[in-house]
Amino acid sequence: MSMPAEHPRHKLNELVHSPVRFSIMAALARAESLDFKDLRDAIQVSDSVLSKQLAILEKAEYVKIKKSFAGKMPRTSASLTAAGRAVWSAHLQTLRDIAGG
Amino acid sequence: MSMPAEHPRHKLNELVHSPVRFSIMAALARAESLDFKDLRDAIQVSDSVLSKQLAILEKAEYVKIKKSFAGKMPRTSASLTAAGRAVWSAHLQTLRDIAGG
DNA sequence: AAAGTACTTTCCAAAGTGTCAAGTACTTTC
DNA sequence: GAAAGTACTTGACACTTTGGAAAGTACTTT
Repeated sequence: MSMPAEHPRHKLNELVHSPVRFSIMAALARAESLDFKDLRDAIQVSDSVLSKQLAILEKAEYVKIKKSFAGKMPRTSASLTAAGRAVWSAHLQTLRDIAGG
Repeated sequence: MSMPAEHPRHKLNELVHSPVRFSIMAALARAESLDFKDLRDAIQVSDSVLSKQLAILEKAEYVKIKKSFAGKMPRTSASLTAAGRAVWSAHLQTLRDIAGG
């Protein structure tokens, strides 16, 4: 009567799984918010890659982008949304489920 | 004087990181060896996907493929090599390093 | 006026992934 | 013994993703 259990692999969130985005999510998960430059330097990617990947996460509503000014210079900062934190925890749990403990 | 520490993201093994191969490695990490069909059913992929991904892991020498017979029917089984186990542990550690704990 | 800051966007080219169909080499069934 | 099935493997394709390089935007600073 029971369906074969679905392998946890199917629950991996591919938006979160890619190395760069995984690193972005991880960095944001521990900080309230991070500036573009700090994030870029922390995970060591180019401006264009960070900008693009952040846009993908923003569109998915996992990340909130806030634009402001530091004096007269523009400043972009990113933070996880509640949905982003939920997805992040679930993704880590799925990885543990697959890895088996 | 100190170089900025390299982000652990750079140590992710892309051969191991893809969802299907990650699942294969995980499954093999807990079993001494698994038959093609059992592996296919466990991670729920098509024959062709499993065959190809296994070939990639075999070429990298992370997996050993053994062909034998079950009665008169061919049987293919896979197991991790020592290198495969080492790479698997290192990859999990890298994920933890990125996720931070 | 020229150069720099802080990103964003566009234009590629390369690589990865899966599906589907066909191929291989036997074995089993009708 | 011809047809169908088993156990994979391989090849042809279509698609998606990803990153680099370069140009663009909108100001600010020198």
